[in-house]
Amino acid sequence: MNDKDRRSMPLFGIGIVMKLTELTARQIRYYEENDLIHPERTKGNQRLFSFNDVDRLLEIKNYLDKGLNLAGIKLLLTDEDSNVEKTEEKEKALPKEKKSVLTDKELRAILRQEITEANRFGKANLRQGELARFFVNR
Amino acid sequence: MNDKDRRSMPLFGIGIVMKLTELTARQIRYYEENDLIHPERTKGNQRLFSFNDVDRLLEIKNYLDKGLNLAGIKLLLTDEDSNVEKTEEKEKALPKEKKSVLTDKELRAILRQEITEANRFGKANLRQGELARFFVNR
DNA sequence: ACCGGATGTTAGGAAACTTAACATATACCA
DNA sequence: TGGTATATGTTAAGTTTCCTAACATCCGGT
Repeated sequence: MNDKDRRSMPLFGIGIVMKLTELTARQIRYYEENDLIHPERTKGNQRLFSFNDVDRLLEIKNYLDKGLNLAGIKLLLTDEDSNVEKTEEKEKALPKEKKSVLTDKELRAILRQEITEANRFGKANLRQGELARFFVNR
Repeated sequence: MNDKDRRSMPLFGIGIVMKLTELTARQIRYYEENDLIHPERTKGNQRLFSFNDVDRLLEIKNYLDKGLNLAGIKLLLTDEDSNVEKTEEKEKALPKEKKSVLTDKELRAILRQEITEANRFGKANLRQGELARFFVNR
């Protein structure tokens, strides 16, 4: 089993994730509803989160603090560390007509720029992989 | 927060621990009943296990496979990585009259010897800190 | 002034967990 | 051989945690 597997292994119940991220259950579920995270489920349909999921939630929280909305964050969070099936869902969520002016790529670039900007003033923020850094010796 | 804290942080419900250790809930609870582990509890009294707890359970399982009984394992598992209050409980569990022939130290040495012996024939076994090695980059 | 996005709150039900009691298998010992 | 202790299984009844769905609220932008 490699590192990637370990980090995507479903381990945590929502209660623990609430404490780790300081998000409410409502928030966590809402982010899932908006395809920002995709935790596993137990046989009985209860959410089970991986390290990656928790990291991702911390990122989301971080970006929200900076004033981004979920749509922007969704674009920003690339799929490299998520389990989402590539383009399919994304196309559904953002039909062509709505984003005709900018391509995905362009928008993403702009957003990244904004965040970089914001970072200059931002408080001491959590960064990507914070949870991992929390638990993993490096 | 240091490594020790991380490893003793209560994170896992019993369901996940069952999968991670391949022990039944009954077994896990029985080991707790016998003071081999001391998981935290939620407000609502449900068990929450740390990395250390899970590691310890894997050790217990390992020793059981080698034919040791819980009393022996309890002696063997030193307190360095547990949360037990030092001598107190131990004295209660093994009153002087019962172990008059051997001191704790001697018994522990003998047991260690036995385990070392057993190891020569043992199958590929989990070792101490296995779970940590599982999740932590080293 | 309204609307949509994000979150809070509540209700009803299902899943997961709790302790306690009793059952079973196995090993050891008189 | 029967008795006893250890380790684990099984079951029951109760509690906690989580689920979805609906509706409420707050707030920033138009």
